[in-house]
Amino acid sequence: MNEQDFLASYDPRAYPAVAVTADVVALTIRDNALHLLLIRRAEPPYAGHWALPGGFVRPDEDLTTAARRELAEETGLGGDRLRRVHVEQLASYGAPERDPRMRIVSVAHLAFAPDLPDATAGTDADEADWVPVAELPGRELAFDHRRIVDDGLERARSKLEYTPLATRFLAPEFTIGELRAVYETVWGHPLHAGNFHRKVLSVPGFVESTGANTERGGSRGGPRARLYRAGDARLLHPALLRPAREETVR
Amino acid sequence: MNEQDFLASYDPRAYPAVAVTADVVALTIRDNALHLLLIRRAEPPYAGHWALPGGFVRPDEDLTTAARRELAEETGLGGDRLRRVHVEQLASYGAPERDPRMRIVSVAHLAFAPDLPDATAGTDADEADWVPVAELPGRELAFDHRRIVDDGLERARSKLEYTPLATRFLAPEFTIGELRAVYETVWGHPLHAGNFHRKVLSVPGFVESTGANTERGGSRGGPRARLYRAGDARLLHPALLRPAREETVR
DNA sequence: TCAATAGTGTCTTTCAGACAATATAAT
DNA sequence: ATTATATTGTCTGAAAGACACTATTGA
Repeated sequence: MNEQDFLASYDPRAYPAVAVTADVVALTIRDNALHLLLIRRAEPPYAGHWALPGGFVRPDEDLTTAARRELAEETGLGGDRLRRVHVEQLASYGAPERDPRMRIVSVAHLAFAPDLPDATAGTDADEADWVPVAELPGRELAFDHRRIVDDGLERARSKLEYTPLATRFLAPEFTIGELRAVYETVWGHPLHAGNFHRKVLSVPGFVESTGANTERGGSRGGPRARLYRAGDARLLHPALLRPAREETVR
Repeated sequence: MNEQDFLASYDPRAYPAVAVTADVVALTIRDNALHLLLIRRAEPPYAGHWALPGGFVRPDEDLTTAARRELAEETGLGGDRLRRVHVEQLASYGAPERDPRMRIVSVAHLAFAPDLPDATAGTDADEADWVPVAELPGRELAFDHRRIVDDGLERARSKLEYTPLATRFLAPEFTIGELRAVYETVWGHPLHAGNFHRKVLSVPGFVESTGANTERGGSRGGPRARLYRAGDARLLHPALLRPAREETVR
C-alpha cells in the first residue's frame, strides 16, 4: 500500500471526488405496450441522446428518496398518484469511465407505475417521453443506460414471477383479465386465460375480491368481470413461473 | 429549485463530497456452520466494534473489483483461491446519517467462498475473523452493517434456490452429500437425503460426474460416494425451493 | 456385527398446462 | 345472431415430498 492509499483509507478526500446519482428505469403500460420513461439530454455529454431520468443525490436524501424525486420531476406527478408508484433499488453502476466528465456512481432504481399522464421535461432535459420498449433497439441511449435498462427489464420480468407487483401497473381495482394483460405485456407471451385465472385466485393473498363487477363487459362483448384489489401477500407462493426458457439458462 | 440545486445539477462539486465504499458480506462454511467475515475496527467511529470488511473505491476501480480487493486484503488470499470465490453486487446503502463522519454510500457485495484459511487483519482493523452467523445476534455491528448482513443472508438463501452457486462453497470436486450439507447449513433446515440426491441429478447442468469416487466412506461408515463438479448451468430449472415459509410471505 | 451413509424405488399430492364447456354481454 | 370474454371443469404429465429399501464401508 503506497502513501496515497494509506492516507485515503482514512480520508476519502485524498481521492478525486466521486458523485452519486439516482437514475430510474420507470416502466408503465400504455395501449397494451410496455413503455419506459426517457429524457432527451439538453447538455453534453450525449446532448440530444435519450437517457434515463436521474440526477445527483442531495445531501439530506436517501437513495430511494432521490429516485422518487427525480421521477416526480420528470412526470409532473405528486401526492397520491406518485404514492402508488412502486420504486425499488435495482443496482449500482460505477465503471470508472462510464461518464467522461468525472467518476460517477449511479444507483439505478426500478419503478412500476400505473398509466400516467404525459411526461414533462425537467431542467436538464429538452424533452421527456414514455417510449415503447419495443422501439428501444433503434435508439442509442446515453452512457451505459442501455445496459441498465436491460437489467431493469429482466428484473421486472422476474419480479412478476414471485411478487404481486404486477398490480402496481394497474388502478387500485382491476379485473383478472387486466392483470393477465400486464403479465402478457411484460413477459411478451400470450397466456392461457383460463389457467391464469384459476392460478391467480389460488395463490393466497395475491388478490382479494371487492364484491363489485365492472359496469360494462368488454368493448367487443363478454360478461362483466369481477373486480379485485391487491391482497396482502408480499411474495407469491407458489410463484407464477414464466413459460420455460431453457435457452437463457446456460 | 434553488440556486444551489440548479448549480449542482450541472456541477456535483457544488454539493458536499460523497464517498463511495465497497463492503463485503463474505460467507463460508466451517465445521458445518455458516461463517461471516468480520473485522474489528481500529479507529473511530465504532472503534472496537465488529464491522464488514470494506473500504473506499479507488479512482481506477470498478465496484466489484474494489470488493474483491478488500476481500483479498482481509483474507490474505490471492490467485487461484481468490478466483474461486463468487462475488456479486448485493445493494447500495446510502442513508444520509449512516456514517457520522460524512456522506458515505456503501455498495455492498455478497461473496461465497470455499473454506478458507484464517483471516488476517488489514490496515484499518485490529483483527479479522470468520464468525459463526449463529453468534451474530449477540454482537453489535458498526454502522448499518447488521441490516446489510441480514439482506446478504436472505439473498444467499434465495440464490441457492435458483442458481448452482452452492457449489462455490465447496472444493472443485464434491459429493452430493457435501452439497446437501451446504443447503442445510445456509437454509438452516435438514433436507431429505434421498429426495435431494435425485433432485440434484435431475436438474440439467447443475452437476456433472467426474467418474471418480471418494477414497474413503464417511468417518462413521458408509459407502464411498461418487464425485461431481459444477455443471454449466447458470440457473437451476426447475429450482430447488426452500421448504414452505408461509410466515415470511406476508 | 453394528451403525451410518449412498443411492434407488415407489407412492401420493400438488401444480402447471392443454383443452373443453358454459355463461354473459356488446355489437 | 354473432362474437368476444369471463369463469369453471376435466384431464395429463411434471415435480415435490414422504417413506421404504438395498448396498457399502468404518469402527
